[in-house]
Amino acid sequence: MSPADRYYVTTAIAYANNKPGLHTLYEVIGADAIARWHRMKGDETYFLTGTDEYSVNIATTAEKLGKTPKEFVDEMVVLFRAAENALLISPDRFIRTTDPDHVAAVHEMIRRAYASGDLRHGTYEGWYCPNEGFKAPSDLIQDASGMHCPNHPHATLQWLTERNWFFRLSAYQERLERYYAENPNWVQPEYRKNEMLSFIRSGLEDFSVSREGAPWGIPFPIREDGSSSQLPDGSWDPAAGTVYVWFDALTNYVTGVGFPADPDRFERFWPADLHVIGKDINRLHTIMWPAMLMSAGLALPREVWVHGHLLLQGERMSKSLGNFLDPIDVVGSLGADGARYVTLREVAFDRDTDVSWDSFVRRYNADLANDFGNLVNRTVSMTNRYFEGVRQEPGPGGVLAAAWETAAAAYRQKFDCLLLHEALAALWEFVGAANKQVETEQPWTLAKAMKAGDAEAEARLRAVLGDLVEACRLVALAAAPFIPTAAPRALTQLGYEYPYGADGNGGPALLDELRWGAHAAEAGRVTIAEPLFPRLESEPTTPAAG
RNA sequence: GGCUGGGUAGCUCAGUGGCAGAGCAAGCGGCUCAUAAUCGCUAGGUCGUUGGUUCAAAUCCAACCCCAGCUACCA
Repeated sequence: MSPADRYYVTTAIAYANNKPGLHTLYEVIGADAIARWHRMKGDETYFLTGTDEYSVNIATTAEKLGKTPKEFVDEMVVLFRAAENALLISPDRFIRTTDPDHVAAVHEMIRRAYASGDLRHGTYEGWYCPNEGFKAPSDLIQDASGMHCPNHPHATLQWLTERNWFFRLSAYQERLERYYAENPNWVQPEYRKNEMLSFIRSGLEDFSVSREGAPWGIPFPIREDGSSSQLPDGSWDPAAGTVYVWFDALTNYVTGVGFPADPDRFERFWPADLHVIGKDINRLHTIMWPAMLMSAGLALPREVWVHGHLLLQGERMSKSLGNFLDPIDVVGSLGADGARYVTLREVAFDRDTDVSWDSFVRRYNADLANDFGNLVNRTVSMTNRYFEGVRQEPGPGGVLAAAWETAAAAYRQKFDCLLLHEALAALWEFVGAANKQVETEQPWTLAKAMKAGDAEAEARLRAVLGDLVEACRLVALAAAPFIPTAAPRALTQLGYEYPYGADGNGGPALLDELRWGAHAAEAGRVTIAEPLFPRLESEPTTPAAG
């Protein structure tokens, strides 16, 4: 693992058909923590997230509401951005597939695929469910009255035939297998890679990359004879159709870093270091997308991380089922820091996890209010009470200094392999050690002895409180990517400057700051102790499902 | 149906041949710096089922039950 001087991380762009649920923003919160971690470490970091706005369904929904598709998605994007702001998401760009520069990028990708001989014209046909689009026969139910969609049994299925452009995915089977063999860690977790590998080995078919009769999309830039479909007035011939939404959506990752208009920036940031995606779109990202990039002569992303889903009572959270948590409600109850921490601590980043309002509140109270928040509170209070607020110096070689070495190494290791929940667990083990240290040393007993003139007790008390302040400083800084506003508040209470910007940029290299005793020599005063994370008494407002 | 992973304490999970573990939740006790917090102790499990291998099985093997994922064009 070489120390990268730049880091490019993306999330999947969210389908802008409805307001976002916590399950949609889950990966964005995770990617945001990852981006902040890299910014604080000093990497030149670029974090891209955004919305996917073209599709037949969106056009249909907009029409039902009496709006143009663009009016409709503009409204949705306001909701997405509001939710991201509430969660303190810090993208360097919020990309929309309706952004003007994205059209140029998609067109360039199409032209390159064509130039590589990977586009051919053909016919696509199959059963079409008016609610879900084309369905594979294996996903349908056949009975005496014909074929039915299992999710919409009363809808009449149509057998549709379309003239489409096809991408020669079949030509990439060997190249993909080789890439997987030469880059064994490029899809993580491992079992997600294996699923894709077995899919590749089972044989790849070409997929269509254009649509007729779907006007809400990026115009297909070439005609059947290979000539440009641009008309003299600059517009595009509707008869050429539109680009299949997934070809368009995937391309956002290169648009976001300047493809093709800004070659310097693109050169700097491509290939992406990490795509964070959900398991439902794994194949698109680890089979189709790399083939598209190979065809365009572009490098492949270094890693794709496939996270699981949030479940509510065993069922996948989804907007269509109505069983989802509204991120605005969660932030309202737990605060932005609390919502971020609890989501990333409670949900395993590598698999599905059942969550509940109860589990969120329990985690908030246990980890944030009781363990860490209270540790800072008692440390600051004791420093005020026993030393009039004068911050004491941490010593080398103490119990906590040693515990920190172990915890920090485990935290970094888990973070680097993106097991974010385990990284936090490792850090909180150290919080537990610090609380235990308070009981072991009993500062209040030492304080009485100090008052009675016991110089040895005074030295001991100074050392204990110095170590505790240092423990709080280190945890706050290490956890800052997860709790970006609580971290500076904690540092302020401890009497330290917080040297990073609101998005984690600026400031010294984090790993230097995370050395035990990095600021030992600096004099300072703690401030008044104020609870960082007020305890939630009972279940507050249970956000109504739906 | 095929392939893959899983079923361990009330909950979430760790544990790949040697006395069943952690965190949270529960009960009891200690302490008083602190946000009724914290620290200690206790309780709680036929390790999915049945059979097999072995001195010894949560762990290895077989069968079965249950759950999840993958098995190509909604995004």
